Amino acid sequence: MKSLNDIGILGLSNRLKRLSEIIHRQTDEVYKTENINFQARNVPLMQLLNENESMSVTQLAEMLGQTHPAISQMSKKLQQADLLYHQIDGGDERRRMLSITPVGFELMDQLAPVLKDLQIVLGRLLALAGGNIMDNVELLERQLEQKPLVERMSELRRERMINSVEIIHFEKEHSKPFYQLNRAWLEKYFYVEDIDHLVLSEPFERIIEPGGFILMARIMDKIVGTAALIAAKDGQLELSKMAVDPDYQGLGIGEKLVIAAIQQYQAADFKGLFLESNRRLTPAISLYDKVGFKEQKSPYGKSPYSRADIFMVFQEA
Amino acid sequence: MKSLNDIGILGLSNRLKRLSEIIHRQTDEVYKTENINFQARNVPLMQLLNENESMSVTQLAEMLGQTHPAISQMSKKLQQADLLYHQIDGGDERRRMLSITPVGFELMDQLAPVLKDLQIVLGRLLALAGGNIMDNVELLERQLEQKPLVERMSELRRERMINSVEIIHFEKEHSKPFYQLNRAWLEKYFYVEDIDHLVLSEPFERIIEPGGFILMARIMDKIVGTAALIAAKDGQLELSKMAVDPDYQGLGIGEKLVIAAIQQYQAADFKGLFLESNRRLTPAISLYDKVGFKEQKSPYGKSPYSRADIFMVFQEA
DNA sequence: CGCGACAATGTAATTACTTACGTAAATAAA
DNA sequence: TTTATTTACGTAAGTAATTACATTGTCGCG
Repeated sequence: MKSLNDIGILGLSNRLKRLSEIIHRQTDEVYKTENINFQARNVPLMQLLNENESMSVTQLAEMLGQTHPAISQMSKKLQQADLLYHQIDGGDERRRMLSITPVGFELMDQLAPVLKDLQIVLGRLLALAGGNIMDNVELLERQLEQKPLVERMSELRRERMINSVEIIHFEKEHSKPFYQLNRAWLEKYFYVEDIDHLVLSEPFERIIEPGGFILMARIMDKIVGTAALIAAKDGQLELSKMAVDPDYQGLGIGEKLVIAAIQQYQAADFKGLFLESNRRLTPAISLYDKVGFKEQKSPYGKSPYSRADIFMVFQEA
Repeated sequence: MKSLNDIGILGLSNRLKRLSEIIHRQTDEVYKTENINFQARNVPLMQLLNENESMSVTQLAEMLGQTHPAISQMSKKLQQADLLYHQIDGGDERRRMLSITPVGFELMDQLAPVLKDLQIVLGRLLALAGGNIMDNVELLERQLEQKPLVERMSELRRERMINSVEIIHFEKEHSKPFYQLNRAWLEKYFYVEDIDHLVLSEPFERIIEPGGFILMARIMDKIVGTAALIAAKDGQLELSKMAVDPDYQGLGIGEKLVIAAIQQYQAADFKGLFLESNRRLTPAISLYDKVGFKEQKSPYGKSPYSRADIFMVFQEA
């Protein structure tokens, strides 16, 4: 048989089932050689009832980690074999409280030493195997219940995307995505003003030629975000034209763009960095705050953009 | 849900199956979100065929650790879905060599990145769990295949029996088992001589009173073996009346008796220890040899027992 | 070269679960 | 108090495996 490591983790599931079946078959075999007419799969149920006197179907199902029909069917057979009986619960007439019959107790007594020995034998085997299969199985169950594979997969993708975000400088061929991303952003939150259209349609002429910068965020050849640094009066730079593709929001692309912009500002020879935004855009404002922009009264008076209602200045840490 | 450690190892099997089902269900879910119409349980088969081009049903069954009908039924469905096709093997017309169709390869290509990601996600989970579930599962499978539980159980019993063998001194109530064990032994290998009957029916008078000893092997209140030290001429002791219940042979009871007899001899004040036996009884002879008895020419001449054809003397190590 | 043992498959029946669904009791809400 | 929702359970149907058995081909041996 091929090794599990060769088949890959994906074969694990099949092999777990197989191992389960091997153990079942072999313990059944053990009971048979002891002349005990009983099946391994019923043991945990009987043990629980042996400890707890009487339990309902759903209680048992929950404790054993099986569905209630499974317990229902099992208990039906065990009742036919006269090993269990049930009574309707006085307080709740839906519940069938299952208990062990005298015959059942007799069987359990007969079984007890065998179970004890099996426990020892299997315990030794597990110790040989490193000791923690049980813990591992349990941990896996719990982890998968807590956060299913689908979710873990999308987390992996997200992580991979975040890692593959590149911040690059504007090139001629970025004109179209630059326009589209910013226009979409404006239309979503405000409306496109005349000055927007002017700047957005001629980014090179309006931003870069006057001494500014444009940064683009790229994920695998796809442009997913923009930021611009526009040269303003008095050797100041204005951070503006921040836009991220809605499909790629929540990946921290905005933050990467702002940080890259700040680095660009620091590398170049300017006296200050500011931005104008709108208080409604709380996630953006808190991002700006986080990276070092603090609110101030605008020294320029009213902004040319009617949507601007907050003025922030970058303060070196 | 109850913890596996509470349910005991016997619940392991049920829980392994459950874990297997959880993983299956969740990987199926992943494929579904990727719009891939495929079931997790078929993946290992497809992967094997992807690597190996074409394989027969039994080859696949053997490699995947499943029965051939399982593969047969699986492949039937996969052929209906146009993912596999088969050709009769040229050399052996019984064999159906299975291969992947173009449609199947397309699916595998589509699946490849998802599988890779799943591998990563599951790999992380397993690392979290301690890292060696796969090894553990494999080790358990192998161990159980090599030596099934039934066998391990009887080994445990045997071990326990060996540990519970007690060597005690003869008491009045041991007269009957002493007689029966020795008589059965004689009848099995030789025949009962007159002198045997005399000594066996009056052990106290014939062995202990003249200054000898009788040791009994007891397992949980059951007498299962005997050995006697009979005072002989010249301050010599003779080891004799060695018998072990056939139901308890192979547990090293004979060895325990001999060793206890030697210790008894050393503790008392005698000048030598010898025995007479028969060369046919090779296991006994080799045991005597092992504990320090070496063959010598008998100084007494012919033994009163007609069965005796070897004389051995104990030599201090 | 036939002939018995063995091997490669398929099919049927069985099994131990599952999901889906229905019913009745209990509980919460209006 | 009526009504809607939830809970406990059973039954039916489906599924993925298994064992048991049948069929056909291969191979070694007298």
